[in-house]
Amino acid sequence: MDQEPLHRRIAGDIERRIASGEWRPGFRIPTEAELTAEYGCARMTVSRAMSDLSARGLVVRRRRAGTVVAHPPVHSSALVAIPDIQSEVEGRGLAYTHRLLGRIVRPALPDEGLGERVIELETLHLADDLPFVFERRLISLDAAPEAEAADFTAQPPGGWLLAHMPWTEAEHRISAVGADRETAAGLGLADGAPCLRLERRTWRDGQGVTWASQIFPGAAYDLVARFSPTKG
Amino acid sequence: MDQEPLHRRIAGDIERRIASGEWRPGFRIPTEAELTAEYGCARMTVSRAMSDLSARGLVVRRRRAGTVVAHPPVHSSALVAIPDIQSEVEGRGLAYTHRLLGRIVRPALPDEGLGERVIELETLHLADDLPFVFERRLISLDAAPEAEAADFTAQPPGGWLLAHMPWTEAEHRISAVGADRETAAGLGLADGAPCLRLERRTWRDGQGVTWASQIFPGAAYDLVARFSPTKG
DNA sequence: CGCGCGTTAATGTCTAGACATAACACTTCC
DNA sequence: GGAAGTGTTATGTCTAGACATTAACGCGCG
Repeated sequence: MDQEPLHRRIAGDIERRIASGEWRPGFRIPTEAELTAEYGCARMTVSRAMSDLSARGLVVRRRRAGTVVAHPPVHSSALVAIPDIQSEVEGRGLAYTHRLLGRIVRPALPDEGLGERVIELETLHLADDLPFVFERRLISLDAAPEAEAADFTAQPPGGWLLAHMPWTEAEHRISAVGADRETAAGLGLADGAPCLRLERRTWRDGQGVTWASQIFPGAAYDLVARFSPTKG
Repeated sequence: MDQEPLHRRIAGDIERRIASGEWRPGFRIPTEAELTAEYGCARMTVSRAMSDLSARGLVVRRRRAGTVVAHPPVHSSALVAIPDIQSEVEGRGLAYTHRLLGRIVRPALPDEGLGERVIELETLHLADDLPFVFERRLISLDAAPEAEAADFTAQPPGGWLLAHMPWTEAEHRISAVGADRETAAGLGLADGAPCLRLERRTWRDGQGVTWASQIFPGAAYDLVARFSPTKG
């Protein structure tokens, strides 16, 4: 009947009192010594529970001052998750397909930050055979030489990279743009129609791996995220 | 010269080898006994290091089978932080001001999910006196009755709510839209110019608090986020 | 009053053990 | 050959201590 370890139970008890509002931000939590007595266990066990809560940002611990319930971040910001296109489409119960529209290998421009040679790809992603995303992508052949031989008609570049070149850092940029002629044609929109552009740049150990610009028809696509501040 | 605790050093050593690609996903990490010998410390110390890595999702631990480097989530997704407008503007070193363009109190529509009565606000946010965001917002007077008396010319509605009504759940929706006539006028754009729209809906204990639609000129604004998967 | 300064209360780390538990490997018995 | 039991290995939890570190507190002194 043990089920859950004691340190988890202690952390859970405290988390519940924080979440319920019984212990408000700034409230000083009983000391480890008091909790040790209350639960009749060793201090390390209580300490582990508190460390876990601290690591998750629910409490702030300071020597001598004790442990207090954390204040939520001052300028509360929230998060939006950026999904991989294939899983996004399949998550909506649609059939995912893609078409490779263009592929060339060329020298990299200096300001692309992708080494000496790149492969440049244009891909159209479809959901139930309707255009969903128009993607332009550069892959550094210095960072990922195997990309030159990869078959991007079988697997879209994003998926291939995910499997072959795990990244260590990424930058995302979300903006709204009017569709240019080529994009509009690919997505079947009027010139200048509002579109959501997601730019993504990834590095591996400081070396640029890929740059991608993914353009979604504004009318058809939303990035949505539900978020609750207390759950890590 | 101690500086960093031993368990952190151990975890750091292992994290480095994972990040560098030396230990790829699926690689079996030395057992606690081996690491204990290598670092000449107690098993609990190694165990703590491994627990931390496990909690952060870098490794997967299984009894008897040992500890292996985790596979990155099948469909890797990343995160974008959504900042509060005022801190966003000030973070760019610009002067933040705002103008209240409209304020009415009216019965809530049923599908707004904001109770019986709402206050409806239109606010223009400026950065260095240039239009930056056009915001339409509804605040539930059932959830936040004090809002009826608040002075939204002194403090923008977002800031007021942050201070008076902490939320427990939020939903965000990012999309691209063409500016309608009113928005275009407010932001000084041409009709139909591409804009980034951020819709935000928040709840407190299941009760709807506010809904906001913030429209950024597409050309002037990007949501940017840098992200690295290994750092919590 | 306020400025140092020692005291001490709290957390942070670590140890050397102990027993529990899960899962795989192997043997035994039918 | 298969099912059931048995051993082995690695992680999971816990204990009862020890010493380190930090910073709030209070006291005394000028």
